[in-house]
Amino acid sequence: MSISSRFSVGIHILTLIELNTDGVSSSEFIASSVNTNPAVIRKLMGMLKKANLIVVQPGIAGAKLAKKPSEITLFDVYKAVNVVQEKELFSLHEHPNPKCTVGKNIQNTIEPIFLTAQNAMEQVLKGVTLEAVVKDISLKESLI
Amino acid sequence: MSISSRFSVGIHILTLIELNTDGVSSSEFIASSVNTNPAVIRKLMGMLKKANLIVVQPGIAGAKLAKKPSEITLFDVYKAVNVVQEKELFSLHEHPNPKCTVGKNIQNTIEPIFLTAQNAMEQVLKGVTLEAVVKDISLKESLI
DNA sequence: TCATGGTGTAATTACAATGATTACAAGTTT
DNA sequence: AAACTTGTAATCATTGTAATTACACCATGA
Repeated sequence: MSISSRFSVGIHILTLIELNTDGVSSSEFIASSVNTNPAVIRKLMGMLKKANLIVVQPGIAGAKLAKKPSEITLFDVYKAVNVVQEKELFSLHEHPNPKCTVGKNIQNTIEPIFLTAQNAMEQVLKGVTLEAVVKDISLKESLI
Repeated sequence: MSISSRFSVGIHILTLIELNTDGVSSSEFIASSVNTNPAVIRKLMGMLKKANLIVVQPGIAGAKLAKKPSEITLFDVYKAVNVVQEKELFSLHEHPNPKCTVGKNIQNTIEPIFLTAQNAMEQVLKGVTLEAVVKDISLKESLI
């Protein structure tokens, strides 16, 4: 299993919109950078729009960021593209036997541990802004 | 997406083996507690055995822990049942356009962030031992 | 020794999620 | 009106999961 690449593509889209200052960031343009189908990008743009991360209008080419890059964290993107359901990074097996001591209690014991682990991962994402990503890419490019 | 329930079932199996002191922990017995098919349990037991967490022998009913519960962490189980490939909790989209500044650099920029996030989650799992799980379940049971 | 019951493992099935693709309605611009 | 864009639904191939069946192989006890 792996967290869907929608997440990394979402980050890619936002980064590209921010750095593409002199062109128009249409779904086709973005798709050519991501190397996928424009419809895939439009679907993701719809999610990013719904999460109020970008502004897009039907018929009008190009998307813009809805906030400053310093105000968008990777956690926002992660939530926007819906790669992990709330509280469900880890699955619990269903219907363990309630007649058994372990079966009856295992879920209540494990769940808080799983939530703590998921939260630790998400905290890291909250600590990284789109601005940091954009700066890192600009830095890498300037060194070439 | 969600991390396979193999993980929670793996924890269930080990906990049950530890707490089932007066019976034999056969795959059928464990399956009835987990509420699944014995073959599913045997497959997981094979993984736990390979990771040196339990001792099972062909033809001989019952599994035993290969280590003390205090020496087994949830991270060991997580690795044993192979729910997440090394360094691959998050997928990177493949083949972004190398002719584009963003496409060329996005993977190198994002990867260390993803690894940091994955590591934070795994550190939590390393901090929880099977002993802690067993004790918590015993405590819950004693309160009833 | 042989019947019984266990583990180990492969094959099959059903199901869900993903990502690519096509198609088209609806909006905008010139 | 023509050309281009977004929004969205439908379809398809692929993949991973979990359940199930089947059977080879091993150990034990009558």
